[in-house]
Amino acid sequence: MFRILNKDPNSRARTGLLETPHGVIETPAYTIVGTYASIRHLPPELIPATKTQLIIANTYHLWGRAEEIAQAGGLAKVMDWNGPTMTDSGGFQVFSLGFSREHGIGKVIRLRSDHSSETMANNQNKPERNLVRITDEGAWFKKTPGQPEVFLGPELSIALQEKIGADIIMSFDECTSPLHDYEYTKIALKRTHRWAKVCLDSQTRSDQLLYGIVQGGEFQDLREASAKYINALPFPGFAIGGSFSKSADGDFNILNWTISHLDEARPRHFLGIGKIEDLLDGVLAGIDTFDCVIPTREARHGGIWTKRGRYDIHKAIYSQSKDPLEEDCSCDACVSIDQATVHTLFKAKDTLAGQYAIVHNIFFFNNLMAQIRQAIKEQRLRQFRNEFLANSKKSA
RNA sequence: GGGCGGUUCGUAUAGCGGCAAUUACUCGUGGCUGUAGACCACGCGGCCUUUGGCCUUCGGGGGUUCGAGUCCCUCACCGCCCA
Repeated sequence: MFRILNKDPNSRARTGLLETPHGVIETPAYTIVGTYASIRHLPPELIPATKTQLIIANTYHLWGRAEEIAQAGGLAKVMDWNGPTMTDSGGFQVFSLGFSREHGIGKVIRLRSDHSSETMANNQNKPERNLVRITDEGAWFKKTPGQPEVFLGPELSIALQEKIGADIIMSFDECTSPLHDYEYTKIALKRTHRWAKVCLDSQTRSDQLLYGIVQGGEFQDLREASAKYINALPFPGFAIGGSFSKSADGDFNILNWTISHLDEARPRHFLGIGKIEDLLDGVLAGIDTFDCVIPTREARHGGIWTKRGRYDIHKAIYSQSKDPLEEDCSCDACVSIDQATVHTLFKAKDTLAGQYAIVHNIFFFNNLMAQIRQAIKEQRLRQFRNEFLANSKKSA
């Protein structure tokens, strides 16, 4: 199911083929997020031209539709996409609707170059109500105001994911952040590990790849222990999760601590990452697949990603521009429409605006991954990384 | 000719004696990393030693008042109605 094709002698980067019942994925690959079994603002017929290889949906959000999706033939069918799919377990919502919300902390925390521990509490997000209660068995969600809590744990998550029927599924985990202390992180990790086993034991289908998730916060010993533990279980693939920091020089310490302990022959997914630099660094560290809301969410918000940087198409300077969203881009949006038109559609709050932006952004990220694959084949990934970043930082 | 109504930040508005003055849009600047949102935050008269201070503003001119965007007189322009 996973075959490594090329290895970069100067890093852990590799190219490979990941086989699924719905098709083969060339790795490293980007996973496009379609939480509710649809990529927001993107009609299914426009997906193929975006070079998308894999789409991830979410168990938590599809909770109430799992049976219906099963009856209809599974996620890929329901999405009218019929390519490879993945589901997240709902584990991240334990964090995003809980601790993350309460403390206004996000997925990636930037550290300052002087190490002066930037503000993990530098969130401008005001604290909001924690909607999650965690127990050793799973998580209770206050899903609907005024309604009783609902329970999601490892057994149910797997049962739901089997109904939803994606090709790759995730074990149910508890995501912790750098704001959690060692003691709590250790307790949460223990839980995640136990849940990982429960997930394996709960699995009844043999045609889905269940990935085990590595946690451990920002504590090296916990991360290492987690990688070893998960590696020892018969998962066909791995995912690395958590809310964590990234140093000013671009290092994800958690990757350096964990990947060497993960079986080389099995695919590794980096959950919820990322931006251009993160992808390049992630691949160098040995990651095979990524997923992130950045291309789609920012597109809806007017953020256009290009090889020269990101810009906001809302700005008035684009109101008359006859240029495409990105010069020399061959995506469906860039060959058919100019910046002024997309700008105007955004100002008019026409959802078509988001559609053009999404087509472009998804194509951009998928295309970047294709270039990364090529660079690995040609053994010039590090050089490609440095050049690409130098160009993208010039100006936008 | 007569009678009303109006003239406030780019636009549209609020304001009925203590106001550098409401709201919306525009505009500007940030942000968004396993989707709790096609979103969020901040700024938008000028200057400064900026959790504050000073100056100049509400069509023009004059007046009343400690104090006027707010009240009075007058001029200009716009709108509606009656001749």
